[in-house]
Amino acid sequence: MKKDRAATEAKIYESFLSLLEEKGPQAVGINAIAKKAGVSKELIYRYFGGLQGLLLQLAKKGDFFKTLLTLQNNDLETVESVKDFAKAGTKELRENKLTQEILRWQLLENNDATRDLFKFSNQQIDKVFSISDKDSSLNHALQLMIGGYVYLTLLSKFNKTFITTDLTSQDSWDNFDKALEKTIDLFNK
Amino acid sequence: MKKDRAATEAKIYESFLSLLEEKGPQAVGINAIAKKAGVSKELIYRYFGGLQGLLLQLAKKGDFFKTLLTLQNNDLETVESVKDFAKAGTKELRENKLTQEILRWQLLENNDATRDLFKFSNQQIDKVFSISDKDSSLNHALQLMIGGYVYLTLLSKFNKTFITTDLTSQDSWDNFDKALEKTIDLFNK
DNA sequence: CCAACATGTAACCATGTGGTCACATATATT
DNA sequence: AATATATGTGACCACATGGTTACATGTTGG
Repeated sequence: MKKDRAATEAKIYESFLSLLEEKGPQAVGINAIAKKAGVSKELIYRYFGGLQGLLLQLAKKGDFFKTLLTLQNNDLETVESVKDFAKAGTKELRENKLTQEILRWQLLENNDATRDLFKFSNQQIDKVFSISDKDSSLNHALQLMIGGYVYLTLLSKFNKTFITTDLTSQDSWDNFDKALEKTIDLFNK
Repeated sequence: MKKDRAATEAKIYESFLSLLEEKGPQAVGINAIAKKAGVSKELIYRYFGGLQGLLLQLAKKGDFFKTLLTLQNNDLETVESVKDFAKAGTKELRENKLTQEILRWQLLENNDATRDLFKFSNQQIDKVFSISDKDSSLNHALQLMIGGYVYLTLLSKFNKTFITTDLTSQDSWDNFDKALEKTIDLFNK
């Protein structure tokens, strides 16, 4: 039998990630991870310090909004740049399943095991989305709409519709993007 | 020992509700309900048909947005009535813990047991929120903001802040209400 | 009154969970 | 080569889960 710690650590971590991405926070457990990795669960405790350590690893390695951090350097002073930023944000959110599941997780619990992960991912979010302090009402409107985007994205995993809107259609998401743009425009007039 | 089926059924149902309200969907299980009701779990199967039956009961009895259904009869043609409606909606959502936990539940799973409950509660939501088809972009903007309100309400159970906003402060929620109102105004100009 | 039935309980089952253990085997050090 | 250490495994533990069973006891109708 071959022995390669680095390889098994990678197997464990990858299994953990894919389990979280595919089946969500509820499915993430020591037994499930070990089984998926094809490895004894004892190793998860030894190499990572249990689930808590695995979450900490994710917090450190996690690239939750990396595509946005590149845009972050832009001015965000002009209306157009804010709109571009919003569009990039919704795109990133819709495509990054890992981020989605972490956001879902935050709606379920907040304990010792998850605290570090949430703290870190929230720092990322804060860094990215702390914008336009001038107009407070636009700020709150944008936060509501960002939150709405998160909500609808998470909801779309299990629901085909929200009120009258078909969540499976790309058109719907384009319309949400347009509504977001239009709101930004209206607040800047 | 006294025997009173109606009373024990009530005990079971009430325990189920309070468990859901206080600890959320994850905590709702046959064992926990029976323990809280101080009753043998066999009776839950006999009288309700298990957890599934309990959820069905909730779907039938549930008053998810009853305070809004009274407003529903209003015109919703004037800008002011839409704003009143929105304000009543956010208030209802923030106060009704049961509704909150059902909405949270919809972000976690959708199976045979929950299907009926979700179907019914969504019908309620649709009935209440299917408004203003004329302006599609306002419609989508409102849906985003409603979704955002739901998201932030659910999040506030475990998180004290969202980006720069303090979710424990009444002021913040007032500001969200104002942002919502202002958005409605701007779209109607 | 006593038989039939409704109501209620506790034990039990298989399964799954997180967590620990003693042990085996491969790799590295002396 | 012999020994020490790193890596890996499977059994085991206590506990919790949903679900079923056999049985006991209260209530009711003939």
